[in-house]
Amino acid sequence: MGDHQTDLQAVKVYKALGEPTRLKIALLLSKESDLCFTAIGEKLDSVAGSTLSHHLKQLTDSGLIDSRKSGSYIHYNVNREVAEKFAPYLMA
Amino acid sequence: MGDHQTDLQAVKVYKALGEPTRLKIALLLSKESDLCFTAIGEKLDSVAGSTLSHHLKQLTDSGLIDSRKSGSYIHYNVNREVAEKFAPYLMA
DNA sequence: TCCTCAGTTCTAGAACTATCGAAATGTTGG
DNA sequence: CCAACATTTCGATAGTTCTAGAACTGAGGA
Repeated sequence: MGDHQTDLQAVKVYKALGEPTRLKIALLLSKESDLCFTAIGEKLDSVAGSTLSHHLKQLTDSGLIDSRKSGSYIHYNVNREVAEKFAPYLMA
Repeated sequence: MGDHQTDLQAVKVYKALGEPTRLKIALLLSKESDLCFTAIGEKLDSVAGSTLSHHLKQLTDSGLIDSRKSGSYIHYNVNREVAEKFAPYLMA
């Protein structure tokens, strides 16, 4: 079996991707860089801000998505290294 | 965005892998072929048969794991095509 | 300072999931 | 046919997750 720590991250990444809204967010970010919170929300069908925040937290906690604060916005991006390792499907 | 049907399968596969016991089962099967129900159960730490059955169903429903009946046993294997597509990490 | 906008946290209900034990189903060997 | 074994289904329960709204924090602009 692989490294235990790595398997723990794999579970987190896969759990994050195993929900339709979050997979959609990850796919959006794989195609367009640096989207911010509001921009992501606008591309989804009616998701409350609190719900979006919750989803983005799971994605960033898993390491699959990075966030970067710039002014009063937070920009999100797929972490390519993590994506390539666990779910290159995202980058296809 | 990719094909919608494909994204639906992606969610299923990732949801299946986003649970520690099921990831472990998938990793076991990626290293040893044709394990049957009982053999898998023995390699896990105390999981009731009914629970194992439930996990295997999710893995097979996603398409990630194939099952083949032989006599009174059911043998399980990773579907390499699906694994390569969505989670090549399993085969690493 | 005050207002607005971006994003988070809290709370809570509804829906879903993991888990087990017991009962059921199906298959093989005697 | 019967006993034994492999696997599934059922029913219940504890815990988790999704979701939203309301309240909150923090930054920037007027």
